[in-house]
Amino acid sequence: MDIKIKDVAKVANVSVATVSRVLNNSGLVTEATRRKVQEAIEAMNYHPNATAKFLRSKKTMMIGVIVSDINVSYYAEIVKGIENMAYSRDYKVIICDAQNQKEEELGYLELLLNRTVDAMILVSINGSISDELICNLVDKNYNIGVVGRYIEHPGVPCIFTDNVKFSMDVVGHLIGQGHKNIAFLSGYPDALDSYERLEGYMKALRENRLPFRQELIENGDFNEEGGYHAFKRLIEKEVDFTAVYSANDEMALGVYRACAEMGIRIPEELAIVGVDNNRISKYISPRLSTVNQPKYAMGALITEKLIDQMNENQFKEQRVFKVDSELLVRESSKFVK
Amino acid sequence: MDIKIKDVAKVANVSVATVSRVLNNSGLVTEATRRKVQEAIEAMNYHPNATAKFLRSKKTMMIGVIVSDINVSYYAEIVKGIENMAYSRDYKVIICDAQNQKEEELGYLELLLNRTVDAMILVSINGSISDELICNLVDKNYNIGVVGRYIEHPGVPCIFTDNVKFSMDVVGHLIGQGHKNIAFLSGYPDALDSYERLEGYMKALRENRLPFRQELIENGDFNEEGGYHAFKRLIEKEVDFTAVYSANDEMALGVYRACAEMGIRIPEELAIVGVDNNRISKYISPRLSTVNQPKYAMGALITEKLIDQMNENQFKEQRVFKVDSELLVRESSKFVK
DNA sequence: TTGAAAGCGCTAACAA
DNA sequence: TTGTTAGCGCTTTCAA
Repeated sequence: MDIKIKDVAKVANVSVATVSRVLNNSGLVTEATRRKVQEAIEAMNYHPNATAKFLRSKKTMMIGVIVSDINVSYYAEIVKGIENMAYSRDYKVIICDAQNQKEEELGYLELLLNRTVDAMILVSINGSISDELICNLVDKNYNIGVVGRYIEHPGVPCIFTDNVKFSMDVVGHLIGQGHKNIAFLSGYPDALDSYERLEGYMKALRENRLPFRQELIENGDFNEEGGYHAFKRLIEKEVDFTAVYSANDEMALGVYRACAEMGIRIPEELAIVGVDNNRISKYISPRLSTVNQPKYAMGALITEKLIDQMNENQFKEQRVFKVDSELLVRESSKFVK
Repeated sequence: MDIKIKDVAKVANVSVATVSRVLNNSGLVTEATRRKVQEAIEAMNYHPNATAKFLRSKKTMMIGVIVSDINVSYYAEIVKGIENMAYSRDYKVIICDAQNQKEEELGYLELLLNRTVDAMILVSINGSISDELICNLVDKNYNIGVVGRYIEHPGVPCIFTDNVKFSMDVVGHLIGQGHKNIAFLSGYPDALDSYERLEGYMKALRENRLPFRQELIENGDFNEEGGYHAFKRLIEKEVDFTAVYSANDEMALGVYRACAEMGIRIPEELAIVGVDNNRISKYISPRLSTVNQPKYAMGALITEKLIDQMNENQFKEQRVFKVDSELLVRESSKFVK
């Protein structure tokens, strides 16, 4: 019932090979033939069957993106960069949202293994998919790129921000505002971002000769709710602190909520800085100081490199990208006399 | 180099047909054979080539979603409902984000025509893809579902909210708060949602015997920026009004910004109600009154119906779903004596 | 319950 | 420049 390349060939009075050549702009076709074929294609409203093309050409022009939670605006923004670059290069994107279920992350790799997608990008995926597995797959010619993680393999494009550096900026800024007791609200303790941000926090304290106090650290989950509870636990410990560095803006939102409930004034009684430049951060009151990471650009860059590498069919010399982020000081951490 | 079904068959000492049966749980295989095959599959780390399966089975288990702008949280939420339902039914989803380029919307239909996807869902897509085209495609057995639109064809599952009804609720609420001059900020004038919300606005005025004044209507674009400018134009006209019904929350955000700049106090000098229950609406100050639409559920429902219809291979008797929305009254429109 | 074999619709190697 | 034809790796019909 569907129209096939054979039907078009018959009508245009040429071979299927010629029709295929026209479809794929492979040159080697006289203008007259091309026109004749093109007319038949249009007259018959022919649409080449993509699945046949996939099988034969061994390419689907699709890229998968595994992300732990697409609701997190930080990830969503990266994915947007991936999508736009992919589409501009004629690739489609399948988003594999694990919705915070680690087991799902591994399962989505099947799309790569079974050739549904030509490549897979892992966005801040840790733990569930080991470095070893990634290296193995790349050795078997599967194409993989990672965001927010470093893989020791020349065939894996990697991109991440310098968590340590901007965390030092954040804590340095807070110290500059006169704060001496600064709490740190971590994300999932096993996330690389959490770990590195903590590292930057400690490093800044050290450089400023301030003591590191374990009791000022609490773990959250990168979500509003987790930030709320982590902050509450901090309060219950009755330790002194005048500022909070929250590992992301979402958790800072939870801190705002807790402060509102407890009547703690921001920034007069408590200064807060988050990370991500979440859109909400500039709509809340007071506006939240945060760190702007080039999320979109990171997604676009990793995708570009991965596609280039696939098409050139050899590893790129530059495959590791460490990008800088910018501290945005807003009212939540400004000195108030 | 890849392992194929034939290789597995050889190792398991059965035919490829039997391996295929095991892979697809098609029964008719003795437990002993099944185990033998399963073991070979695992031992060889075999992953069936999906593209071959697509071609042969004439299904890709993928659904496309055309959305005019995934950045709009309203659409993103619907898409999330689609994705979850799709994944729970073993379908993958390809998001086709037109990024506000109408021409793109049409182009994405190609994925349906060339069999990359088994079905396509149109989320609030108007204009670019005509009713007639949709009907034509469905007549040719392509599977299409629509959100936020009604198609006169028994084969097209449709879901939308009752814009007129909740708009009447909004305007009725404002009138109940004592407002007599209520401005309406529309979205794109050609969007069905804009039109119907305006209709509800007018109907509520009529029911309450208030005059309809054309000068109180301004068109925006459903974005913050558009809302800002639409509101500015309203102000410049120097007409009296004490309340604004904004066709969505994004535009209301623009109104907030304009009010902040001009020193207009909300809700004392101006009451505002939006639509969408955008996450930001409860973080801004004062919290924005809005309308909560069951976006996620709508996405999930249309997907479920579409998949069911595909699998049952016949049109469903119930295919049109009109769902209700709920007015959330918050501080931005509460009476202040 | 299992196997042999046709063929899904296309691309690409080879021949003309 | 064009045509012929062999598969791509799988599912499924038919026969055993």
